[in-house]
Amino acid sequence: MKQTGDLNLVKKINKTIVLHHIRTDSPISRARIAEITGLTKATVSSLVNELIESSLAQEIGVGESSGGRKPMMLLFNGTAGYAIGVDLGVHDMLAVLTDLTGKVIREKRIQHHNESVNQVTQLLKMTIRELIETAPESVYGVIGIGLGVPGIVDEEGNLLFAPNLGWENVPMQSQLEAEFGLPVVIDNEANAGAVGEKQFGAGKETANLIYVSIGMGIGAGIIIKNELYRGATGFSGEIGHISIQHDGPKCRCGSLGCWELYASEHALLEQAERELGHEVDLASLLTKAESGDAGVIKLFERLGYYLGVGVVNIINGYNPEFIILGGRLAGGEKWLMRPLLDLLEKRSLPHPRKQLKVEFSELRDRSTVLGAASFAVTKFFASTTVSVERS
Amino acid sequence: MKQTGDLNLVKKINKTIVLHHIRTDSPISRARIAEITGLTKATVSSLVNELIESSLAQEIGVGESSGGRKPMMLLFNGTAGYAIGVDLGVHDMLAVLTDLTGKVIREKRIQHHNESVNQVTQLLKMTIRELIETAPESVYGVIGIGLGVPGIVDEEGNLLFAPNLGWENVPMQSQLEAEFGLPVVIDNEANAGAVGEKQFGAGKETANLIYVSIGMGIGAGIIIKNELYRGATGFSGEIGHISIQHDGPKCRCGSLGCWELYASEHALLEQAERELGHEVDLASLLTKAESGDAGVIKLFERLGYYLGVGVVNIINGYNPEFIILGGRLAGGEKWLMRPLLDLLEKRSLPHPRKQLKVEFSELRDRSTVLGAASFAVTKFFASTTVSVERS
DNA sequence: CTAAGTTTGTTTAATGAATTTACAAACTTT
DNA sequence: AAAGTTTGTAAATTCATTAAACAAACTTAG
Repeated sequence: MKQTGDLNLVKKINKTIVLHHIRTDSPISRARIAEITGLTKATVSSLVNELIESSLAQEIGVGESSGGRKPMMLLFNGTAGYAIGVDLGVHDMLAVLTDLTGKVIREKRIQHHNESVNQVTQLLKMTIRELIETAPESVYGVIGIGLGVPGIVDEEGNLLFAPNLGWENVPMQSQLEAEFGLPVVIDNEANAGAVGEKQFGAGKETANLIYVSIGMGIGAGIIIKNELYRGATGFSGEIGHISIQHDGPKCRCGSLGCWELYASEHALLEQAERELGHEVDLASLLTKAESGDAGVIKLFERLGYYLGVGVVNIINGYNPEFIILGGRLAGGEKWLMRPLLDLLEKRSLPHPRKQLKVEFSELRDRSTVLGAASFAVTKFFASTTVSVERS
Repeated sequence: MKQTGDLNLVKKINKTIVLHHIRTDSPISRARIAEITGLTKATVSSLVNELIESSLAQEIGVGESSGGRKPMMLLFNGTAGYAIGVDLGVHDMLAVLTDLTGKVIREKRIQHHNESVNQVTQLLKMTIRELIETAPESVYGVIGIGLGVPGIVDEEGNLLFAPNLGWENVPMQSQLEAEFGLPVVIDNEANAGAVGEKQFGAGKETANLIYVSIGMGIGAGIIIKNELYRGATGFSGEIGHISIQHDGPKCRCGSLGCWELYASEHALLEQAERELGHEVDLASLLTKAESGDAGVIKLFERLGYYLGVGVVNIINGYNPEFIILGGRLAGGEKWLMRPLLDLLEKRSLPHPRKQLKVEFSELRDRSTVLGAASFAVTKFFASTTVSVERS
């Protein structure tokens, strides 16, 4: 059912717009908001005063005048509440407490051995509880929890399938909501990463971007017109399983020649082990490359080539303005970048490529956790802007 | 800038909703609309009366009662205006005059030899003018022109690049608007086809679908949540240039092993010519296959396999509910379908595949032209719903 | 055939958010 | 000090929706 229009809706729309400007363009005056938005000064004044009353905005003092009464500058009150973000990894979890602007107040990183769903969930709950307890006093308190997971999540926040964790059908959202009595948002780690980069990282200025998370597998979060794009059923971007060789080796997904068989951390390690004859991990490979080991550098360069092959497919399939490469493999940027760019130069269509940027993540391993916290904040505003207006 | 809210907006929203129900659920009474939408009877009554006044709705007579006053049934007035749709092909164009419901009133199919942009454009204008002149008398007359083209179009309706026509940078929209003084919408033929299938074809009941147009090249139109998805810069879905073999043969786009090198009409003909030793066209191949020519049937089956490879990529990358295969090659459905479905069964991820349908187009070569006409109608409603409400 | 109940659609008054207009306060510039 | 600018608030007006009441038109039970 489509949402019908009424006065409530109008107020909600305008209040959201005013709050948006206070959040992003602050410090800003009432008059300036009226000018930018096209709303009258009276309307802006009234909405701003309600926002101040609900502690989301505050007056910070007078600003500079350009030949008239000095404006009263407004600031978003980032400490009216706090959010929890968690990046649940295969062998570790990173959790943060942020304020409403996304500023990290506290951070906890914990290893786990993924013995069972239950054990990891217990650890997760403990970690979240600890962060909640250390949150500073504030008007709204902790307003919600966001969680990025390495797997497929449905619209009800059930973790349907997480191959690298070996989990299936875990009702994460309802479990956590029951435990803490707070709103919980769960999404794929690549989606969270995309939002993290969009809000706080390299993608701040870009409306359309794709965040490619290169870890054990490859995932992607797609942002179109400033919004996360989800496929039909809420999960999209199983981009690691786009085949780059139709008669290639068999993938556990059933298909042949999937991109992540060639360009993931797992692919790199496997290749390295075959060539070196013993088990290795990513950290040691990075060290070796750093010290000039030609064989290992070659491995990275080859990975760069394969990354490029998939990136060209992304460009042709989605036509983004900006591709951000993240995940743990981003540490190999130094050796991956050149072969990747060479390949793009050669192979991508001229029209889509015109204004394309490709970069490695700025936030490194924090994209996902910050995006997760941002989910919680977004959900909070989506709900309060309605309820506040009812008062 | 975000759109602010005011009473105008509210009315526009509600009027659009009411009109939507009259268009899709008719015959329907005012009371029933109020019930479905949640608007009050008074509001619905007022909006319906305005729609009647502007000739977009009409009262058709009383309906059946269930124990009270009989309802006055409402109908959408499809003949309040007419739209032109054109599917501009590489060697022909198909043009239709439809009413506002999309019903075809008149159809013209014309061959052309694509001698020059100018000549084809002249032919296009002649064809459109003829259809306009034969349009029945109506309140709004011909309300706009929609055009599907085999190439990349920007937001201003410039045809940037149409490789199979050999055209570049043609300001189609402004040319046609200047010529006819009517609103013109231009889009890629695959996008138009997707909208056509969504409105009038196999996709009527589906909110998320991908229409794959298999012609000389391969294109795709993507509909997510009932809306056409466009990439960052307005054109997306150059899906034919997703590589299915990273070290495959060189494509004119610069990349290697593009899908359309394996699964397009062009690929089929090339293959056939190599095996048969002389030039052939699609029609003759279809005839041969129909008469049981094992060699030709084998060619189609192989094409089916390659179609499947790309379709699996689409599934993993976009996660649609429904894939509709259209374009001229759809005529080979009989031999393409089985190998394609076999491959899907084997290779696609279990989760996305769960509720997936794959079908060949119902509308055959009319998907694009109907979608194009529908663009014009949609644009008309988007504009009138505003202007009508100002009166 | 009548009375009671139901359903439809209109009328009237109330609500409330934005706009328009006016204005006071607080500045800068000449 | 006077004139002009800019900011923010106040009062009156506008207008689409809602709520409540109601008239008209119909079905059904007895």
